[in-house]
Amino acid sequence: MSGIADVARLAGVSKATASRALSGRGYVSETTRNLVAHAASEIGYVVSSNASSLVTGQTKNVGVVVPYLNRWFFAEMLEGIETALIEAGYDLTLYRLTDDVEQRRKVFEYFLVRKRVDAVIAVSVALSESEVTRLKSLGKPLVGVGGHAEGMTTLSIDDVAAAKLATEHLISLGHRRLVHLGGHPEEEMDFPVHERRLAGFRDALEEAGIPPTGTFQPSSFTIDGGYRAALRMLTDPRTRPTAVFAASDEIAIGLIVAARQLGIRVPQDLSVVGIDGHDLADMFGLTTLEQHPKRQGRLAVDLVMEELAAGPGAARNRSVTVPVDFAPRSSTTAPQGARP
Amino acid sequence: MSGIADVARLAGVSKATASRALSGRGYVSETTRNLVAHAASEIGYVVSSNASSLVTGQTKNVGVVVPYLNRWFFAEMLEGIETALIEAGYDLTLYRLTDDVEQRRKVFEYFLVRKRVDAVIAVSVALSESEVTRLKSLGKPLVGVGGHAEGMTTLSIDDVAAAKLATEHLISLGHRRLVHLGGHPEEEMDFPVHERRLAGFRDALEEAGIPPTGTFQPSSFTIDGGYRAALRMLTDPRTRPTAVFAASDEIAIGLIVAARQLGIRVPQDLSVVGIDGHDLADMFGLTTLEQHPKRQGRLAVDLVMEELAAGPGAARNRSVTVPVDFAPRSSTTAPQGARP
DNA sequence: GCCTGTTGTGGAACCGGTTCCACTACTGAC
DNA sequence: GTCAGTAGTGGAACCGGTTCCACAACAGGC
Repeated sequence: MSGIADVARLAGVSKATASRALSGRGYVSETTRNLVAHAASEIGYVVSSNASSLVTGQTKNVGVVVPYLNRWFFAEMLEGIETALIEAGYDLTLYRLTDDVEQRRKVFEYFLVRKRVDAVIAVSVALSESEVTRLKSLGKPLVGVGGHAEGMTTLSIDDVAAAKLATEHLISLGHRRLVHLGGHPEEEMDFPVHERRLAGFRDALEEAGIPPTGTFQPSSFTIDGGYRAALRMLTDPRTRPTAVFAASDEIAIGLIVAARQLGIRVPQDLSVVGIDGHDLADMFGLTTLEQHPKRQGRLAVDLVMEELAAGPGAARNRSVTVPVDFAPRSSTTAPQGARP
Repeated sequence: MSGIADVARLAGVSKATASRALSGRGYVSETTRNLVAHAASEIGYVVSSNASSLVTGQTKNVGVVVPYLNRWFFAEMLEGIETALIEAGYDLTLYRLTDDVEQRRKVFEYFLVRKRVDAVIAVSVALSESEVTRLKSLGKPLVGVGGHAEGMTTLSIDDVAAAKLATEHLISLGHRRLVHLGGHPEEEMDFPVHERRLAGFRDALEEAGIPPTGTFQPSSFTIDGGYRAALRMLTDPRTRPTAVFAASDEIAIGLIVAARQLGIRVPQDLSVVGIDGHDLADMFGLTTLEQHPKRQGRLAVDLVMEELAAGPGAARNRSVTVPVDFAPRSSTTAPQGARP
């Protein structure tokens, strides 16, 4: 395995000059630069990022913490982050954070802190206060996506407003019997998105003067979860709503599949609106609010790069809100009998 | 940021002893070990993995190359790999390999080679010969999952046999008008899985004496792809098959959704079998062959660890085949009219 | 009592780069 | 002609650990 000393020897210059020539820093004559570059490619030289990181203190590596990999939102987000990081010349080290306390502690204490990452992007993970301070104490940028944790830069949609908007869409169509199919506030890693979307839903109900009792049904944030929750909810025709606001498109899709299976027509018998902008929304004709997670991922990387460039002195508690796009499709319409 | 020298000073020992005490290598008395451990936790010391890697030559980091993140198979696989690597004390650096030649070259030349990873796991990426040799020339273990590339250790199911098995299941039920909905052999990053599953399908047809003409329909490897391909295929009732072997569960699910939408009953009017063992297979009653990608991911890590333990001298061209499990559900039955 | 082997510790070299500093050569301004 | 400033280069220190080697102390075998 050849090192920079070999390159220097072959080019007939010192290690210092070889280093400058290859990294582009400092004064090097055009001739020498070419000489060194040629020598390097001759022996297939590549820098040891370890040695380089050791002295510069930069690892050119960003840690990304994610709770799930097999859900649309997270996969898209990760893809956006990965693409942007590669473009910026950074590596991506992936950690999946479960709710296993021991594994979680291990990831934090053992991995993230080991001076191996320049920054951390946490996707939809509710970090504990001690976890945040631990990370911040290293002086490394910490950007959260999808959660408004205190004391760190965050990037997300306005969940309350989005939920309210979706609900208002249903109400404006004439619906009065609404249900929100969403994550249980105290389950699923106590992630605050659940309660925010519920809050936005309740806000809209309240403003329309609709009583909130019996309007919430818990569901796991997956297609299968939405399907099972829908089967439970739709079997009794007397309590069946005319419209459902699903907390995610995956829930909404599961609901639509269940409804079709039960012979309930969407949208004639049941209007459905979701949040996400899932790839499959079009296929199911799902009206939704697109939140472009891929784009959010790129944006999160931008924020990281800004903080990295600003150096350790800068203020780091921005809170960026990204807009959602309303994408009306065929899954929502006025309730039966409300039309003349 | 405190270093091992600070720990040594605080504990009143030399750097060498502090290093031995913390790493557990070499002779250290019980007393000294405790002393050092205490000093380290006192000042919140964590090793610099850069410095450590620099001298040991080990990065405790594995590069994982994946073509997609938002497809079930890859997400599951990645999850299995991630879990196993964390357990083994390794980091996971993620690279998504698109078919953009430039980005691909960049990932290989610039990232993977930079002495930053101890090994590489390539998931379903058809590596070019030069890419394989480039990687192998570094003396690092290279394990491929889902593809039988030459000159490297690979892990996968027997695609030909699995496809044949699925098709035979349909034939044994009495079906004679079969279609294979699968990836186009010359598309989608020319991944060899496509042609293998097609080959297995054709083998089964041939053994049953069924002519193969008009039995293949190309489809993208997604739910949406299966849906669109199904709409094309199912609209003409005269050419409509009585059974479909889909190359993946996602294709199969898209097909089932399309069929339901067109009023074609599954399985009465159309039997469907897939390959994968997708989370949603149960929800759609899909008969399939489970290939447990999560388990495959763990296995791939095991192989990497074995090669890492064996050292650079060992032979590295094993080819491990993992079994599939037949999971019969309600999407397959005998064709209408074939029963008495 | 001597020799060998094991345990325990410290000094110093080393991993492979980057960067500070010293030094030379040359240019242009006064 | 002198002086300041810039371009270009090399020597050596340094990043933060690990490990080789030397050395001391002490055990047990003969």
